[in-house]
Amino acid sequence: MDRTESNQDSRISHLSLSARVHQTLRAWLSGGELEPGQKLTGRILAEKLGVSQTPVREALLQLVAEHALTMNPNRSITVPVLSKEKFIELRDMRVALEGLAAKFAATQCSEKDLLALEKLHQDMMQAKNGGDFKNTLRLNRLIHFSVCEMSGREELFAMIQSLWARTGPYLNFLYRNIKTNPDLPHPHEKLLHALKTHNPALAEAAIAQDIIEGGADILSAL
Amino acid sequence: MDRTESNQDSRISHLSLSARVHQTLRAWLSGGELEPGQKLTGRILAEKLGVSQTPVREALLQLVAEHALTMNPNRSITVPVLSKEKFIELRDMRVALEGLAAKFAATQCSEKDLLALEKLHQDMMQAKNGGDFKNTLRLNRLIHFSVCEMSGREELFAMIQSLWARTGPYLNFLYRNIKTNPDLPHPHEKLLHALKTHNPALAEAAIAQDIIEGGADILSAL
DNA sequence: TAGTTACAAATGTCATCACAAATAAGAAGT
DNA sequence: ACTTCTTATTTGTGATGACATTTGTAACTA
Repeated sequence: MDRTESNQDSRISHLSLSARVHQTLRAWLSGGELEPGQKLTGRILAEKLGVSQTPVREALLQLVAEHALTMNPNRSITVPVLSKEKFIELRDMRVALEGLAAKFAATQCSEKDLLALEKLHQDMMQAKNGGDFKNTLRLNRLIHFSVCEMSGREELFAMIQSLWARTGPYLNFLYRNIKTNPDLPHPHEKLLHALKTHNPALAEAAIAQDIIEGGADILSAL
Repeated sequence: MDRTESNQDSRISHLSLSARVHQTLRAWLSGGELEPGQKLTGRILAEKLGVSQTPVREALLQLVAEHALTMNPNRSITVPVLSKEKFIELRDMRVALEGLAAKFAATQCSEKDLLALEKLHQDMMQAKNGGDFKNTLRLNRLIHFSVCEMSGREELFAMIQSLWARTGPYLNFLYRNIKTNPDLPHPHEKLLHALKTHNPALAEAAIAQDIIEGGADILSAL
């Protein structure tokens, strides 16, 4: 992937190499493809991605700046190992910020938004009942991100995405037990109802409940 | 500042060069020493700081990742120019997160914390009445950061600091009019009272009021 | 004069290399 | 077998240089 050969690629995605590496690593984190504690070395990553060390190192340092990766005193870079307390911190920040996003979304979401959201939720429940864990998580993330997008607040959305990248590595702790209470209504349904009726306070509460309940399983695994 | 000569420095501050550059730029931003829209070029900064382009570029990209700097489509890096809407977004995020911090601070602050905080507030009021704008802002920031520290939540604190770095460049818009209503009690006093009585909800409300009122002047200047 | 082209300077991007620190591996001694 | 010292390998750090893109400027045409 040297300069002259990558012209076609850089025309398609006009991002710099470091930006693309950053984006790739961020996706790996959010999707739970990296384990907590895993070490990331520049040379190995560079070889794996087919680029030189410079853009890789730049991307790693950017993720360290976002607290999505940790720089150890040894200067080695690893996926953060969250203590129970740290996880609660991130969870509470998500409650505060996604709650804020939900409030705004409730006041200004369109009918089309709501239909798409309902579809996502149905797909998620189907994946969940079918035991498709990976897709359940993917759709759940899509739902949350959709609500944030509906808020129309770009900076808020970006910060929430950053928080997801930081908790992503802990999604793997949920692989075994997809705890589901078919009797109780899913918090998403309460959220959908709140959005439909344009009730900000209720939307905020529903998101909070969803985040707290969803994180309970991970929390008990820590 | 080449490698062999910088050994003494690197022993004193054992941070890497890119980390030190990052830290320097961040301080410039929080302190309002950089103007919105100002362009930051790698070579010039490198020369000014006496390092090569590599650590400077790394630091710049880190700040871009934190949204403390903006990368334009031209690939040039500038201090963000906040629209009214963006500023409101940041303000609301501060309300949500600092409110969260204040809630925790209220439940677990010590007597010593409160005394130190009261001293800071008195110093700030003195600086404010004396027209010492720079110190007023500095002390105000110290007060807010102290409350965050009292919450004991490191990740939350870090994220709030990041938000301050992003609104820092707009503090200069306040240079002229230090609006002060000596009749009404300062929101800080309401905050202090809430902390003393360990009232989380009141502390959250007081912080919210302080942030909203403090940002009103900047907002009207946009 | 206004607009356009051509050239020159500046700037971003990234690969490479040299150096230093840290880690791992192996040998020698107890 | 365990420790300790030495050596080798790995890995982070940052300076340099080559190339591409952008920006600024001057010359030229309409």
